[in-house]
Amino acid sequence: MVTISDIAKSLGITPSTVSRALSGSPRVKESTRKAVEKAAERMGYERDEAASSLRRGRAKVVGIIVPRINREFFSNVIGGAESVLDNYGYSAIICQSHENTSDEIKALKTLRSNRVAGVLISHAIESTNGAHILENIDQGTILVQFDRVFSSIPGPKIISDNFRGAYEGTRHLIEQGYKKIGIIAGYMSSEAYAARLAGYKQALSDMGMEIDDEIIFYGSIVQKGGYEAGNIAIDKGCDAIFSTGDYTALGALQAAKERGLRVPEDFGIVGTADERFSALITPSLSSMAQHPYEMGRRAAQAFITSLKPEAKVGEVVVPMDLIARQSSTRTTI
Amino acid sequence: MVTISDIAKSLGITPSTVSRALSGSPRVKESTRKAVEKAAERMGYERDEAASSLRRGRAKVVGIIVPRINREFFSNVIGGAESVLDNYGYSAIICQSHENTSDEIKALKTLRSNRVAGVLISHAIESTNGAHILENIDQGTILVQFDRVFSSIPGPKIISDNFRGAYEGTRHLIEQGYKKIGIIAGYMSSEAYAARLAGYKQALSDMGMEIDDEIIFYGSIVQKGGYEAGNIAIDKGCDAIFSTGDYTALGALQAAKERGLRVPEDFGIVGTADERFSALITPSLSSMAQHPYEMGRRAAQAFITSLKPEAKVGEVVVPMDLIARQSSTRTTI
DNA sequence: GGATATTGTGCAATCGTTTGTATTTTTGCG
DNA sequence: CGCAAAAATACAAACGATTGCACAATATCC
Repeated sequence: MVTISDIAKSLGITPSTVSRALSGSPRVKESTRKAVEKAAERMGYERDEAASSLRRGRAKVVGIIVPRINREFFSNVIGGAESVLDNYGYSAIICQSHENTSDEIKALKTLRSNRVAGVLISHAIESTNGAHILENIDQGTILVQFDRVFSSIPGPKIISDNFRGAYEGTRHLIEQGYKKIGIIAGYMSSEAYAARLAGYKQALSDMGMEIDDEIIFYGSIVQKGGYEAGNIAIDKGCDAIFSTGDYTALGALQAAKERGLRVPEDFGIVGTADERFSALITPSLSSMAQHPYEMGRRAAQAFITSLKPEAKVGEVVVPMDLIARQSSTRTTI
Repeated sequence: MVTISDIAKSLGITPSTVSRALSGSPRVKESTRKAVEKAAERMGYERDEAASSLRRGRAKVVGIIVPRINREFFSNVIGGAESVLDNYGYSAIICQSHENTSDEIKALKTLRSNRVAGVLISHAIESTNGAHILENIDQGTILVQFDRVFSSIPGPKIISDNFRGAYEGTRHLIEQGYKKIGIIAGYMSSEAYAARLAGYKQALSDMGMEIDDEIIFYGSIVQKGGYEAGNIAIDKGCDAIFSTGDYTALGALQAAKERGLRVPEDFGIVGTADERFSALITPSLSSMAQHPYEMGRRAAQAFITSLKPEAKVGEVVVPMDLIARQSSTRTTI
């Protein structure tokens, strides 16, 4: 492995100058910088990140903590984040919380041990507040929250426009003529889900419709939960459902089909997140698209920006767009 | 940040003993080890990975290079690998090649710069041989290949039983009574795809059917390519297609539907990889399931095993299972 | 032209952990 | 009890890059 000392020797200068030249310090002459760069190139020099991290106290690495990596949404966020981090010479260590707080803490400890410069996190659904986050991250580390955030934790937050998204999705159902619209709402400990429920309610009341607590389904955010909620919704006389997730929407769709309801004629469905399968199933599922790749880019960008102590990023809101497909589009009515 | 020196001081011993105690060296007395562990716990010690990496010349990190992280298959491999690495105190740095060689090289350089202990890689489709891999990885780094491997590169390889899988998938179609079965074969520069084509051919010839080069479709492994291949296959009189990927199978399904063919009655389809959407679309898509999570676990396990210089892992073959769904199941014939 | 800025380099310490070798302590045994 | 062997610990030198401070070289000004 070639080191800066090797380069220094070959040029008859000292390691300090080489280091400064390579890191673009204004304290070296243009000509020496060129010479150093050429020598580094020629000799195949690659910075030893471990040594660099040790000396600087920070690694050129950011940790990304997500509930699960194999979720379309999160893997795209990661992809987006990496595309930005790459340009700035940062690597990413990916950690999964598997939706539970203890794994989240474990991940934070690993990252702290690695002296990461920043952490991008979307909270585990089990975490109801951010206390454990603040305890397990040290002062200098930049914390960026995305998607599932706690407003009690300061710092940049990249979120979807959950309120607006749910509002639009619900309004769309109303405009399609559905009369009794339930919602699969998720967990209220999550601000994202709470905002969606609020948007749903606002849409109903703006359009002069009644809000009925009986057809608000809290809890499970997986397909099975959606299936159960869908069945109850149908029992209660709903003719449509807005769901805060596509898996739950899929469950509701399954319930509707089993009960012999035609979708969208008899029963309308709009989900959230625009999972890959949503466009592919029959009937295709309408969904409020988030923009995970873009959110990842924004999160990484927020980290980069925050590296300068003066510049502070606040909340970045990424829009949600209605992708109207078959499950909610009554062509003739 | 508390260091081993702090612990040493508080116990009236030296850092070297603390280091050895914490790393489980047999050279420290049981009682001191206990004392050190307790002090470390009490003082909230966490090893500085950067310092450790620098001194040892190796980081407790493995790099995972995949074409794309947002592919169901790869994100599950990563999940599996992490589940194992975690138990051994290793972290993972994830890199994407975006299917091209230059990004693959870039990733290798980043990883080398980070002195990773190992690299788990599934090659970019653009890479037709492993020369650039060997050039950009240093001697001591353990290289484990999975899924898309080059047999020219020595070391552990975790692969699906591609030959057998394609063989079974094809045989299934034959047994369902399809008479002219095409194949969407992918790129022959990939050994995985080549093996699948071979399995397909073997199945045909074992079952006394003719192999027709006209209905072997090379190239594109995305939906559009499948769509085009599907159309040509139909033109050529095929009544079924075996596809080496689910996205291409989806394209073929789309083509069949557009041409007014009923699936599976008039046209049978079996894909490969069992993507999430495959079970959800209509008709549901039969597919040769790989076991990505398991492959990830095996790859990580191979790395761990290879840490001991004596133990060498060779080739690990993970079976592929036929998931027969609607697209290939003629209930009445 | 000489004193003072300005710019470019060198010196040397440091980050925290690991590990080969030296030294001390303990143990076992005649 | 004394001595050798074994066990436990201490010492000190790395690993490679960074950076505050000192110093040298050059430019600038009156």
